[in-house]
Formats: sequence, structure tokens, C-alpha cells
Amino acid sequence: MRLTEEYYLQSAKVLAKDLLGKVLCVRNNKEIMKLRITETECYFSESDTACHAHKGKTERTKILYKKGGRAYVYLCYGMYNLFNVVTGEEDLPQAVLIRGVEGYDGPGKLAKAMGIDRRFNDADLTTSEDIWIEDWGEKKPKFKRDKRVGIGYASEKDQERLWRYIVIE
DNA sequence: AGATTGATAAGG
DNA sequence: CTTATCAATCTT
Repeated sequence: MRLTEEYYLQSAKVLAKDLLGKVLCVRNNKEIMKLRITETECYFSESDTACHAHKGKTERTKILYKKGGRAYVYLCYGMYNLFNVVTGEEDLPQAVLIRGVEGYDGPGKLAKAMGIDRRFNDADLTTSEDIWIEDWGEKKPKFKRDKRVGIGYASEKDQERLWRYIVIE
């Protein structure tokens, strides 16, 4: 069953954990790929110096300020698309970065494998025919927490936050 | 450890 | 316009 707008309106801190084990679905050339989410990270509000929105609203980050349920796809290092789920209420920027799915470990690799690129930016996950997330009602997987990755520019305090969630095999 | 790669944001 | 920077990955 596809996740609803109501689900996406929850906090990124909640959803980063809850999205583990959910199924990311992408349609490409009439083929639909469905893969379980195995690793996520939470990015929360302008006060989180690791979050793209921490300097305020810009052309790139304005998507983060929208209501939960949108896709935020960002081209990193000129080569890799990173896929995020925008969550929470409007005007409170927050998102969950999907860092890994079953079989593809790493945010750049999963986006490449599933054909996710910036064309999916701002897609509505509750209505799009090309990208959405499903819940199969399975038992929640066990997971562990860890520090976030690749945010050396953030404040020391924010680097220490355990906002990365990884499914235990 | 180093190369790669181009959009983005900030500054002149 | 110019420049520094980057939620990464692959190869050495």
C-alpha cells in the first residue's frame, strides 16, 4: 500500500527510523523497480548545520520547505544524485536521505541503479506514477544508529548526532 | 590518498 | 561574470 500524505507529515526524526523496511518504487521504461530501504539519515530544520536548509531558503532548498511527501533530488559532486524524502509540515524544512536499499549500498549507487535523477526533484510521492514508497505491512526490521556521513562542514555538535539508521542484516 | 565532476550559492 | 564548495564513489 502506498504511503499517504498523513504519513509524510510526521517528523523526519520519526520517519528516518520508520522508513526502514519500506519499499521504494520507481518506474522506468514501463518497468517498475521495488526495493526495500535499508539505510537512512535524518536532516532536520534550519538549526541543523548539516541540513541544506540551514542557511535559509534558496532556489535549491525551497523544496525542503514544502509539505511532506515530496522528493528532493540533489546532484552531489557533479556526478551522483541523492534521493531524499521531504517530511513534516510546511515551512519547517526537514528531510530523510535514503542512503541505501536492498542490493545497493550507498546513496549515489541506489539512485543510479533505480534511474533516479533530478527529473524526480519535486515529484509528489503520494500521487506520482513514477516514484512512490509502499508499506507491505511487514514487521519492522531491527536497526542500529550511527553518526551521519559526509558532513564535515557541519558544527561539531551536529556531526555527533546519531541520525543515521541502518537495518541489521 | 587522489581524481573525478558540474550544479549551486555567494561575492565582485 | 568568477570562485569555492560539496548529504560520493572509484581507483591507486
